[in-house]
Amino acid sequence: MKSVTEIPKTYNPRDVEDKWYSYWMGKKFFKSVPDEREPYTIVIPPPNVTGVLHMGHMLNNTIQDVLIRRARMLGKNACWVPGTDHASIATEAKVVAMLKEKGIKKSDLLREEFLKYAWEWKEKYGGIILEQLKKLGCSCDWDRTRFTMEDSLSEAVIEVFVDLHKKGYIYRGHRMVNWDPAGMTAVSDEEVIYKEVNSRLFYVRYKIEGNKDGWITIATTRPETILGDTAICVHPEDERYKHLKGKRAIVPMVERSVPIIFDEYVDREFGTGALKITPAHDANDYVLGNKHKLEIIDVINPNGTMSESAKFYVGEDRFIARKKIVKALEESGNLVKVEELKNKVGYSERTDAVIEPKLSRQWFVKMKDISKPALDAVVNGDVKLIPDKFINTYKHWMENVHDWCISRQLWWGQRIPAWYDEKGNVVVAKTENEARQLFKLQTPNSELQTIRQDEDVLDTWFSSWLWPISVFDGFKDPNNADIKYYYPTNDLVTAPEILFFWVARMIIAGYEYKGEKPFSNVYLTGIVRDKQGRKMSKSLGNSPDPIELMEKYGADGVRVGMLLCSPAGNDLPFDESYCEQGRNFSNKIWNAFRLINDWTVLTTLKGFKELSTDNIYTIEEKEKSNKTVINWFENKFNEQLEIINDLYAKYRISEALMATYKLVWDDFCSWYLEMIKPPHSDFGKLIDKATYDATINFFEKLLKIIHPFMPFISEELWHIIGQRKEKDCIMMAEWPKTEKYNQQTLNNFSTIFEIIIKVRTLRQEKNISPKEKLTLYCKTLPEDQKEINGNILIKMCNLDSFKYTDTKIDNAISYTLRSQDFYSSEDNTQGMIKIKQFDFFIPLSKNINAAEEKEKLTKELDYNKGFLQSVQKKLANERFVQNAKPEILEIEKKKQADAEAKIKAIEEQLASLRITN
RNA sequence: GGGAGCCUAGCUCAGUUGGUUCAGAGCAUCUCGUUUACACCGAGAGGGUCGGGGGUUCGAGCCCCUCGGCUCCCA
Repeated sequence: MKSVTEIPKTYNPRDVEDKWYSYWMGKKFFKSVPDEREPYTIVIPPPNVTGVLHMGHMLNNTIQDVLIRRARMLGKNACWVPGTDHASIATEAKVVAMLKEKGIKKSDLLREEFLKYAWEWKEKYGGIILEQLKKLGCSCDWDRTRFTMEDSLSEAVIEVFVDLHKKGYIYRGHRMVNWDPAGMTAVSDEEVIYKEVNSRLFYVRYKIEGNKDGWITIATTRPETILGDTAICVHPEDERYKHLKGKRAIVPMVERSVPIIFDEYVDREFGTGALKITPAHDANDYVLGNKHKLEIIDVINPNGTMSESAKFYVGEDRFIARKKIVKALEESGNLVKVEELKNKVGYSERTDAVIEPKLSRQWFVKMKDISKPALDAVVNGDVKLIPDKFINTYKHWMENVHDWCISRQLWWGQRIPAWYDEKGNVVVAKTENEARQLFKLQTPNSELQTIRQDEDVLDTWFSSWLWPISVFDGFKDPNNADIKYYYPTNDLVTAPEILFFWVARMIIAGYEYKGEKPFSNVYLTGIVRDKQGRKMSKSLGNSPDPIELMEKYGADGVRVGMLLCSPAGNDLPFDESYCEQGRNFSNKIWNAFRLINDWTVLTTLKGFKELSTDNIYTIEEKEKSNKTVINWFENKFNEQLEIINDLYAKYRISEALMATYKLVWDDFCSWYLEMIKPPHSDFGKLIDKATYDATINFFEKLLKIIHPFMPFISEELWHIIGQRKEKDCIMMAEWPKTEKYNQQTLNNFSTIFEIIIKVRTLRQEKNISPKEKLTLYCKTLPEDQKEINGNILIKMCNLDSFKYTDTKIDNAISYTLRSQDFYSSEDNTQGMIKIKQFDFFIPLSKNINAAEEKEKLTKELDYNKGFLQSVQKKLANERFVQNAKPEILEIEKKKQADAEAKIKAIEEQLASLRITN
């Protein structure tokens, strides 16, 4: 070991982290191959290739690494599969932007050319995030890294599409998309920017069919869509329109007869309470159209001009057509009035064109039947959601599940395996050849014709829902050793925002393709927010750079910082100060090591007293009191280990961390080390071998339970405190076993700690220097005296001596302690409860302030009297005595006896004050 | 508009089927302390009508009703 002077006073993570990460990698510690051990498996939620590490990843992956590292130490075959997904929308946007900078337009490229650029981009940037995870210490089996668009995973996607189509789960249908007429493409909801604009609300009257003077007036902001109207809708309880039941109206200009329908969807307060319905050009109208089986007339071309079906202004831009229609309506007298209106209009993020809701043909997965096992699995607890408050949300979503639109009008992704012939007939097949054969089967006599593949690609989630199976090649090779061994996986750690997009669908795929759940537990993390509660995002620029954070506080410090503020499922307002706390904890551990490291072990106990400059106690006493302390910490450790294990079992990770933190900082550093710490002497800090060995043993055990949270510092210290063999690393060490602990021992020490704290408080209150030695007298029953370890009190309270007394000590500060021991009724025949009482006296060199003391005691007396009263009242209440459980009753009786004893003691103290003054 | 959830100390959160001295933890704050492993530290202390109101009960932070505030999901 190095001497303390050679070891820096503060822990320096930078020297340590990269060293150990490459050491672990070199020794292949992260690698997992199936064997006879129990597997413990996590598949990473694949970060998207466009991403760089953000705080959400930090949180998410820290939790996964904690779980996987602990599982490894518990002797399981731990396997954490890393990888990325191809994120079709985001990546395509990135690539388009990159090309634009080079002066290349996507529309000038062939699909294959574009994809070549996209793959180049992916190869260059797609792995950044995984490299960053290594900095964080993530112990993934990197040899297993997968990518959702690599060949074998893409094959799985196509296979599943074909299979689901065969089973009748996949169909083509219509869907309202956000159409960008300038870009001539559909854009996702995320790419639509809603702006508040000044519009006009036009009131237009429609003639009631078969009624010469009957009119109904509707209000619309988009008069050009009148040409596509296929109904008028009013609220069923609207008195104004009740007489129109079963009637029809005539759409102006096109003179089309349309039904007047009744639906509660209509807002009676808006406009006239009568709504025109254009299913082809409004998402809500489309829903109503479906519900009431209305005709759909598409009056706008993809480029934003009026279509043939509009009949009027064909080929003219929709906004020009709007002006002309308004004029025509005005001239025909059908425009009743015009109002100014502020409303929100969607604009394309890319072209700033007004988004046109447009019906288009898309591919869908029928969800109702296929999702049934996935609903049941969560409801009956086969798949656990943590925290379980998400079960309700999940259930609600699954019970009202909508069909899943899986086609995307993009190039980056798996191209939909559907082929069309010249007549527009469609077949679904893995390859073009198979498609041709299918066409042949359909129409055996027809000539060989040109067929073309669907232009669209599949939703990225249609890849990632297969992730827990496909990463183990479960489609390509369903009986391979990996899938058999690792599936179903154990835990999934992800954000609640993708519970439906991803988690639910993985469960569905799991049951559909493996007949089994993909994982047993889903740990849902919170969303990392800034102090103002805003979600951290690149565009807001409110997120700290994780890499910089790790450089500042160490990966261990940041890991601890993330976990300190992250109870499951709750959002966490992140603040750097949490990382600071994590760093401070590293430093505390580091310095605990420095302390121990500086001790000199006495091989023989002989002469210990002579060598010591502190001659208060003899060698025998010192050894004896150390033994008690060692025994206490052993019990404390086992008590806390049990608690920590239990917290892990409940996935209360931040609480497990806090329990670990307090065990190390408070119990080990502040109590244990302070109690056994040897004094300075001319010959160094000398410690007996038994105490030293026990301390090293404790420290090693603590390092082990620290390791999942702080892998680097624990590994570093593991190697400094002992000579280790090449593969003897803490990350491969065994998690400490729980052993029985004695509650009595822990209680006895609680009493001792209470005494110590009382004396320290007294010094503070009375302004007595910590250096001034005091004498402490204790009045107690002789049989209880063995429970107080005088040597510990002498050391921890800085006493000149600790003495027992039979009588009160006058002119002394006094206080009373009752032991926490609780004697159950079995211990004594009458149901009486024994109170252990200790009275302490500390004579002071200066006179005590009687008045001050009296006031304090009186206050305490009043409190206790009040408390006693409330307890007595409870016990006098017959209904309480009758209804309360026996345990509760007994506790109340104990409280009563306790309070009575305390009151008596305080009264005695007050009396003695009166005598001495 | 439909659904879900939240409100406990300055901040972030625990608080198990209602019952121990139950109102807690960490951080922050305040006081004292440094030749002593660590000032990235030690010791001690203060701090809350459990969002407001009402109800059920012997007993409510916990159950019910109501009002207020916040958040998320779906439309």
